[in-house]
Amino acid sequence: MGQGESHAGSAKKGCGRFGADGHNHADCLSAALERAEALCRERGVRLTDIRRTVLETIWSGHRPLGAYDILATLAQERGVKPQPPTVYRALEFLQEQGLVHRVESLNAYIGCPLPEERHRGQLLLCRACGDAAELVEEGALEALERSAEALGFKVESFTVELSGLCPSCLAEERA
Amino acid sequence: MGQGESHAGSAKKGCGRFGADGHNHADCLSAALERAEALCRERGVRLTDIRRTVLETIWSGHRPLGAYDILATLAQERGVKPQPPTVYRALEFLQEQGLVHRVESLNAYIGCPLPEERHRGQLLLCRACGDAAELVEEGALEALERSAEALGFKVESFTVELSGLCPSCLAEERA
DNA sequence: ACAGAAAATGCAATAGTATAACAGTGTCGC
DNA sequence: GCGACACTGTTATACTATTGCATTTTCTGT
Repeated sequence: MGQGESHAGSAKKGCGRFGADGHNHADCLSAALERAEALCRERGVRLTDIRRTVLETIWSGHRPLGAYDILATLAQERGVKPQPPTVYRALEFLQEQGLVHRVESLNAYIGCPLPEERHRGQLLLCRACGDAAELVEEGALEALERSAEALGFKVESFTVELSGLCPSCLAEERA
Repeated sequence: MGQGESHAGSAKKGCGRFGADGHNHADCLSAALERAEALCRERGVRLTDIRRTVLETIWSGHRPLGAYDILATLAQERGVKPQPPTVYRALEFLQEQGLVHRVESLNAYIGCPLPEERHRGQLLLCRACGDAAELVEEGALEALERSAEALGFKVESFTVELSGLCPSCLAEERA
């Protein structure tokens, strides 16, 4: 998984969104699928049936799904129940293409809102509703990288996951 | 797990160390155990036999260990083989006391070098030798937190794990 | 169109990680 | 001592992920 690619000091601030922000999710989903199609065509890799279906399942919401959740959904949609390797292989492909991220702290998978740029994603995970959003804060990553280098450590990949409350759950909690 | 506690803008730079830096690990280990004893006494919680043994096993090196690795070690040291819940319960206690961290990206556990301060640890994980060290870079965390807040997200806990090469493996790779 | 190579999928078994539920034992304050 | 509580033992099971091999599909060059 390449990481580098000229990230300058740009500190873009948000990206991705929580489910409960009132957006039209059908559009959100179809846009994600279209981008995936385009990207795969461009890269000369195959977004097969299974892979598309898995991606679609993941994008059915903004909440990370476990591999076996995906498996169960597939079992309903298609007649027969696929085996675990089927799903894991599709997930592997989707991760390689930057279309989904694995959420380490949840053993789950979520769609990436900006697969075009090879980026290093930071996730915001709501402990109440389970939704997730992606953050892009290059400045912080660079600071971490510099600190690591000061210790002689060469960073190759980042896992940054922040758990807490999303805007709507925070509002609810205060009510 | 409380997190807050006045972290001001202090950006301490290192903490914890890799195994291959030539330190005397026996001292390192016994110091960790003494600190744990002291801390538990002070807090009025019980560092029982099992808990101490698990902690000792974890501190036998600077490489994160899986729960079943710990289990296997315990099986050798004590006559009988404990069951998984025994180890998981000890790990739960040790995490609550801040004596060990769970490494999400490895499903493993590692001793915390500064359990006295309730801190938010950032881990450096060497993909070659498996060793880990802890980093403390409050500045980066604060930047992340501010970005998250700008999206209306309230951060409660951080998972920051950087994978790459530790100083000695980096040197070796270049040789 | 066809053979051969490569990629993708199907399938069975198994490895690795973690928890639930309940019974028994030890510890502490009274 | 006795009751309350924390800790540990034990069994079973849930959840997550991979290995290895057979089969099918797709692609490439001719």
